[in-house]
Amino acid sequence: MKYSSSKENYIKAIFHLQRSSENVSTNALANALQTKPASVTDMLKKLKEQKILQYERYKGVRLTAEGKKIALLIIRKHRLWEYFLVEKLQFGWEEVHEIAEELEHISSKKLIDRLDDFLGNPRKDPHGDPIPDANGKMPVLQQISLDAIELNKPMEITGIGNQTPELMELLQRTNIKIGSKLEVKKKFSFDNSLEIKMRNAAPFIISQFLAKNLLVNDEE
Amino acid sequence: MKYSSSKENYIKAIFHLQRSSENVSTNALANALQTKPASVTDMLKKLKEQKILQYERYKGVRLTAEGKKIALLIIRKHRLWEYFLVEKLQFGWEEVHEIAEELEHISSKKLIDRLDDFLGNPRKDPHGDPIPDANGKMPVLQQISLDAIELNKPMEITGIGNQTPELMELLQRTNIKIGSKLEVKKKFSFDNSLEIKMRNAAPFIISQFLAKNLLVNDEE
DNA sequence: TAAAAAATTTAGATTTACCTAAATTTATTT
DNA sequence: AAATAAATTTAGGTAAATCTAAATTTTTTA
Repeated sequence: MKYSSSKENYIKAIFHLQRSSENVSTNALANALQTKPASVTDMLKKLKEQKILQYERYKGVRLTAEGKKIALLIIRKHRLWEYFLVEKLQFGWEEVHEIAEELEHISSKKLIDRLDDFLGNPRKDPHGDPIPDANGKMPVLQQISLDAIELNKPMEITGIGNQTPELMELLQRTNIKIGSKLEVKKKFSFDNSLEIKMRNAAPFIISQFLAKNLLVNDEE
Repeated sequence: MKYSSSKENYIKAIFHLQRSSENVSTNALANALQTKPASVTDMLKKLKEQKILQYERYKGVRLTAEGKKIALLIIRKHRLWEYFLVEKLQFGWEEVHEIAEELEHISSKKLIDRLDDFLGNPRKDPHGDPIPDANGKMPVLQQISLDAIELNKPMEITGIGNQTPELMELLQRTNIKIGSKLEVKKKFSFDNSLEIKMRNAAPFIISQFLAKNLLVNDEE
């Protein structure tokens, strides 16, 4: 089966939004897809027909096993193309997302599997996100503490070490949470504190102690 | 400006059909695009609005300078992607056309220029067709006689040597014409005749004398 | 818990790119 | 040149993916 780019975008958006176990709401989807809630409702009915998701009026939506499989293939394509653009065509990692949004809808499975081999079967895309394999399995990346990573490499917060209320209070204040994308810009040798840059926010400094309690994905 | 994949396909088809100086007919386009003449008429009106082509009812159509520029960019993309698929991803040259039909609609100009550099600025695609450069200039490939080429390399007939009626008569019979795609499968040392395979046709044999009068593009 | 607010759905349109069938224009034959 | 055939266009529709405005359902709040 083949799906329109529009349908693929819905499937992908639902996949990303349904992490938190609850059903995905019509409004959340409309927002993620930059469209109107009424349009979302229309499309959900069609995707339900195709058994790609479970949907009940007013109850939100959730992908079926089939839907997840499709989502993972699209994500695989997106991330492999991003890797190609950065590693082979010298693009900066900030500029590849938009192009990959188009490339992810190219249908050939053979193409993407060949591309995967050509690239040496990378596990992570340039943003640090894991790349699903040809069977749709998403590798679980090793977590290491933010304290130990290289400068200027984009990373995603994937875990919090010592989940005390005190730590949570500080995280709240700094607005760091699971899924936050950030880079370490500098290490200050005076107290080993780190300068952090999160997307759409001014850089700020965190202590080494906090950094040790923030886990990011890494590997190799 | 950006055009839908459908519009791009019309532009490309017109470009390929208008070689022979006459206007391109609605029927020829419908046939090339596997659609109905009525649909073609609809689309031609829209493309005329956008100054991409000159069109008068019942008189056929011809690209404007702007239209040709767009066509050459699409052809550039198509052929560079084909080259990539064959040279980097180990596809056979017969299987890349379909995939390139999708890839040619990816919009990023920067992407295609980077890809061009990555591939080493090739002049010909895997089928032997010339690749337009970043300015839309199509290189004129050197013509050499069919007698002199390697076995099993796809070539296109780009010229006829000695245009006598006698030669033309023979070409008519063998169905070889400018634009024909073919491969030389074998050379027979007995009389230096060649076994030729054209797409969608049974292989046949031509004399060395005929082969010397058929020009194909080559280079490198 | 009833009223107000927010979220969601339905109803009815719009645009793009198609289609079929009928009408019109151009080309070809007798 | 009139008649026939072929090519092309027009008229009227359809499906996909949107939209706005109005109606409905759910959630929140006073």
